[in-house]
Amino acid sequence: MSEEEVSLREKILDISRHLMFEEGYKSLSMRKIAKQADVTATSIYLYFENKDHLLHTLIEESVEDLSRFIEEKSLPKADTLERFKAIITGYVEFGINNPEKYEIIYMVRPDAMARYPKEKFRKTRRCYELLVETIEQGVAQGLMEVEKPVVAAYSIWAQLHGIVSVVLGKRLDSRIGEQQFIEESVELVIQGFLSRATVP
Amino acid sequence: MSEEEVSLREKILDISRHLMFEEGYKSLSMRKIAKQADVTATSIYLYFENKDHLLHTLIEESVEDLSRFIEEKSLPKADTLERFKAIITGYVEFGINNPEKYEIIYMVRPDAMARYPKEKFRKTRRCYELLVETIEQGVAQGLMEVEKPVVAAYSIWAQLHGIVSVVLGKRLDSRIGEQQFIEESVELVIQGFLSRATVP
DNA sequence: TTGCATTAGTTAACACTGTTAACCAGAAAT
DNA sequence: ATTTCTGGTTAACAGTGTTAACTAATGCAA
Repeated sequence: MSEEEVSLREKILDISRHLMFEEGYKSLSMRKIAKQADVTATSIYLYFENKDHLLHTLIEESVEDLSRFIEEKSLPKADTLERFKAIITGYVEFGINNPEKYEIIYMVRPDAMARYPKEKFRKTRRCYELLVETIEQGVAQGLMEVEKPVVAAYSIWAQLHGIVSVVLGKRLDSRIGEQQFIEESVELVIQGFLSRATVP
Repeated sequence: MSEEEVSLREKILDISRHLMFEEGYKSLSMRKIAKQADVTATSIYLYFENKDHLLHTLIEESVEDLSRFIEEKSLPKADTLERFKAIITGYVEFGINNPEKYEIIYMVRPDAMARYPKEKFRKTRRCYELLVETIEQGVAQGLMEVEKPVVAAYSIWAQLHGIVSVVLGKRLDSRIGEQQFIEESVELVIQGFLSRATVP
């Protein structure tokens, strides 16, 4: 077998992600994936325990990519405030530019997540933990004043998720331009937090 | 048939909502609903066009309840700032106290929503529109200073949704107490917005 | 070189899903 | 008295996730 040929496992993942995004979870079937991969449905079970596990790895992959992207964007920033902003803009940037991967993270609801191993679920929060740490640093350096960094981080994260998902879901009010909405909204999040938490 | 007996249609809706919440979307089946209602699966199709439509009415009902609750809590407030706060606390209060209904609104993803009629989708935003109007009133009265009330409202709404869904999904960090998280987090949203938008 | 184990896939089957077409008993209306 | 409507049923279809049993090919040890 030529090494340049992509492994079937990878092929299945790509097809699944695409199919998932294109036609939604409900119409995603093992047989449909198999057909596109030019293989029998049962072959998928050689690489994935079941449909749920296939989705879990899909999620895991996306979360990994998201976390790495944010880390690469923010960790180089030495200044705490700069890093704080980098995390926020990085999160939104990734979501907007990687709809397939971003939607996968939030598309599958607790149904399929039911037995999602807690070990792997921790990973989901890696980029979130980064935000907590950064805020804590800001507090330690006397830049910010916030009682519960964990709470603040959760709130910010929720707000960002709202922004991204509204845009991706094309639920934006027709009165609002997409690009304008993103920029102003992110600015609102950042300034909204800083104006409250910044020590003058 | 005795009139005190609840209509089959209502019975189906109740069972569906409960089953949906209890076992998730994936394991919700027409036959399972039918069995609990002591009826054949096909009977459901006398009241609902298909499974999607059944879910749509379920969503519609919940959205209606949410909107009405918020209106009842906020409209009596004459003061704009008080109304603003009432909408926010009302939203969270409803979510926390009506997990079944709240989760239904956000549980079903675009998959099943695909052909959700836009007409009805408008209703989804009734309580959101109320927030926009209130902010616009605040601006008109010189209480607030915000360029795009629509954008601000969306951001706030996203933030609130994050708070509620984190609590309901029991994804709260073990370090945080539930009640404390809700109170502080809501306060953060309100103050975060006001400290930025309030005209001194 | 033979024999064995592993790998990567197949076919056939099971139990379950949403949905439909055809039917049927009783009530209401003409 | 007969038609029509209401509220349900039974039987069937195509499609689903998943499993057990099988095959063909490869790699390795004797």
